[in-house]
Amino acid sequence: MKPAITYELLHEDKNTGARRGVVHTPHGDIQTPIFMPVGTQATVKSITPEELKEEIKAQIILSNTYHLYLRPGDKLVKEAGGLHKFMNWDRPILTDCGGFQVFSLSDLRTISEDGVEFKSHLDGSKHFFSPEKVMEIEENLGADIIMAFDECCPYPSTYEYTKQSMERTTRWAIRCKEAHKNTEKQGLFGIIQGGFYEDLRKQSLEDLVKLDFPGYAIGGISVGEPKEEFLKVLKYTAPLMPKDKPRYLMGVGTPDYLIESAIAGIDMCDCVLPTRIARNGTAFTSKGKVVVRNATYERDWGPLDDECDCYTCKNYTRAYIRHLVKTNEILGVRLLSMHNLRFLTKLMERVRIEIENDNLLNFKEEFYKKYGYTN
RNA sequence: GGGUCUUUGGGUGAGUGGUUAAAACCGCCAGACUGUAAAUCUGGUCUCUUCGGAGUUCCCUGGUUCGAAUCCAGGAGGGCCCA
Repeated sequence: MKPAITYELLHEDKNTGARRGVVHTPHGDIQTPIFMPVGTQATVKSITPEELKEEIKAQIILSNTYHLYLRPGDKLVKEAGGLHKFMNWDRPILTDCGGFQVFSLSDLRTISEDGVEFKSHLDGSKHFFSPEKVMEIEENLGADIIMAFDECCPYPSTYEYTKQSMERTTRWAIRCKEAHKNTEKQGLFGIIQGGFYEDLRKQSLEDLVKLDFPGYAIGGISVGEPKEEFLKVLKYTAPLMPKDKPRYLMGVGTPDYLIESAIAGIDMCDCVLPTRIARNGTAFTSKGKVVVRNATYERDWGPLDDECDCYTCKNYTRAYIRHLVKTNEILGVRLLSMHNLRFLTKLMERVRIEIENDNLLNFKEEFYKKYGYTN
């Protein structure tokens, strides 16, 4: 029986750990390294699936177990024919497991060996997520790639806490694997934890690799740590991940983090940042972040980014977008979201080419210089 | 012409003798945002400042008081009623 998710390595960059590959899924292939837009509530906020495909050129998107379980309910999504049909997206989908909500809703939950009790952020009602429950929900949602239930530790956390949390996450991963039945249509990824401790990361990775998941993720970074800390964990963890499986770094990120991740040998990243900062009036550009809401762009008749090929940059000025943002018009949100998403998918298209040409390191230098990153 | 009510910072609008440079909201100016409790959140928004403070404010003028945006008198603008 063919597994739902397989990885094909096409080329390795000669100067870095970067890999150019393809992830095969039941809803088609994704070219890696890739940036995956986040659509928490079965929608990438303000963007239609058609725009995601045609303008943004997204190959896969994320959605979220916790949020869809609460609303509209995973059973309803199943009744609709699954997430793909429900939201009219026929390309691959990855569902996150709710482990990030264990982190971000920390005031509203309690963790035990068996699972996590949440008080809904919507109405205060109590809900219990066990690894088995999460698998049931994710099977009902029907994404191509589903994530094992984990705990994402805050930064900083003590060694002791991180260790026992990581070990519990591994035990939960075992239970997820046992509970996951729909292995022909869904690939279950294990999530490496261990915080900012090298030996814990290694331990987590080793234990999960023994379980032979079709893919592995690094979780628990990009949680507010300084960049050096992020890079350290990335650099000692990613190279140890299996070469024949997709490697997913959760919650990243900014353009520099995406490039660093690719260099470290990561295949997949996701982040809410492009759509969130769009809603807050900011654009990624090849010359750095532009807070287009600011007064200095009041009479800026140029595009957000003169090197960008997106719908927004082809048609609208900074001055107009600033006006839309200032007047709280929804088109402003949409135009900025389209641009930011396209900026990152295009960045990764370029990263793929540079890997093929063994030139990623030079590209990074060039990109950093123009963007204004110091490192 | 008479009576009556009213006038606060860019706007709306609290405040009726003393921690009031003056609530709140809006606007404006910035900052943050990384597996989305986020079209959100935080800070600033009279003037000057060596960031410790200093100075000048609540339509205008004069007064009462130790002390006034707050009380009194007159004036100016606005609303309503009567002629």
